[in-house]
Amino acid sequence: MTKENLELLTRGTEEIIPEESFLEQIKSKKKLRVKAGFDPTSPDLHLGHTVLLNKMKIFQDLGHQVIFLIGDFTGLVGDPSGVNETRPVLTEEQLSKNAETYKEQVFKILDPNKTEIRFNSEWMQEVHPSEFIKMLSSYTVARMLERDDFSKRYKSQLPISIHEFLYPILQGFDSVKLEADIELGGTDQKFNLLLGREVQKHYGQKQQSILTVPLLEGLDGVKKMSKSLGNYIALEDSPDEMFGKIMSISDELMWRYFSLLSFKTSGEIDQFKKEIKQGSNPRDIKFILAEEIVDRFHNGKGLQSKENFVNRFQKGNISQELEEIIVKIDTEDELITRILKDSRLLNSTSEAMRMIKQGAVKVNEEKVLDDKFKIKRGTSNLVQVGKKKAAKIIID
RNA sequence: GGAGGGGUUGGGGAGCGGUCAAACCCAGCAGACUGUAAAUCUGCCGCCUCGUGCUUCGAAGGUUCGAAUCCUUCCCCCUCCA
Repeated sequence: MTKENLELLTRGTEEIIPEESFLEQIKSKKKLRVKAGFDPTSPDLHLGHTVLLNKMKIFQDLGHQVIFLIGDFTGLVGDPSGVNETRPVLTEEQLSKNAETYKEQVFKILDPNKTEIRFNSEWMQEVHPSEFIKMLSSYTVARMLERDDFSKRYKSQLPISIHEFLYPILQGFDSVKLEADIELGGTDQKFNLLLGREVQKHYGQKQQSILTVPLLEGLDGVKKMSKSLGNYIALEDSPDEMFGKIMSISDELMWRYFSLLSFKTSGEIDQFKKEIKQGSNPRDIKFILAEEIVDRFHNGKGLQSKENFVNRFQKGNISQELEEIIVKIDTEDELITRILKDSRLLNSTSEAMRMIKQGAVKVNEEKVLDDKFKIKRGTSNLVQVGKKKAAKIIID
């Protein structure tokens, strides 16, 4: 283990507990079992997840065994971390579908041949009730209530379901079954990860070290990136969409993204900061970030997306590579309001009416102000709504 | 088991027989401005065949010329006491 490699592993981490045993493990040159769990509650992975995935990748590249654990069983329980209310329980059907989607996406980062993918239903389904009781006896109610989320809810007399107490213990049991040496997770997982150590101890197993990574803030720059808050950039987002979303973050947040998502060295990042101080436009620095990230998830499409972005927003032009939407009509021509709805550019005719009233709709570069405006069948039209939505609509 | 409180348009939260498609805040969207954004200002923010149109206020019935508002039953949630 070289010094550089150790730096690679620890860079950008929030906490390593306990540090000594982690260092020992790394020095032992043993192939470590590195676990990270994912709740298949939302089907899309987003950039927030990649902070952790990147870290997993580093372990993987250094020859350790990375285990991508899909918590399909614990998903039925619902992680209470960071929420102030009981989470809705998902159906098994939803869970398995989400799990599949997850699988496809993680290999954008991890090496499929070197990754062990596991589902915790594999062993959880089989647990005998007596075994289950033994598992639960590894921790106490009092200690469970020490946990921030719970104690807050308890004090303010909000409900805590019994099953929520189970979640961290079950997660710990996963570590037992997988014989994890190290578990990775976001800072919000700290309690759960630590509890894993207790459960392992209870089972007479060597305790895992834990390593937490910071949570990435979402587009708003305040709350953590999450699907349910809608402030996320999904790995499945189209290149242009991804580029646009990154460009929409505040200048402040850009630095956070640089440090957590970019592979630029800290020296390079400092250089960027210097350039801005000397008068460079922050926007141009943000281009670099956006381009790098789009490149990573969409094989080299970064530059193209940048050009589209510049064309669209700076020059007011629309890129040539527009989505083509075919709208079928029965008559010789059709109302623009109906076309906007049928093309799914907008959700309803009412919304279309509003947009027209507000002067947001353009057809072939011409602003449309008449809601009775019609488009002829057999034509291909550039239709724009606001600055962000545009498509080539073919009327057939 | 007992006593009370409550379910309103994406979220929060008013309304408590007509003036309610429903105050207000947040989020969102559009326009202006700009360095993409943010901030700010303006407007929008259920649906449609855009009209003194249609469907909404947990669900189903009922009272009434008229109900989110009153009554009945049901479903769900919360608090306190046990």
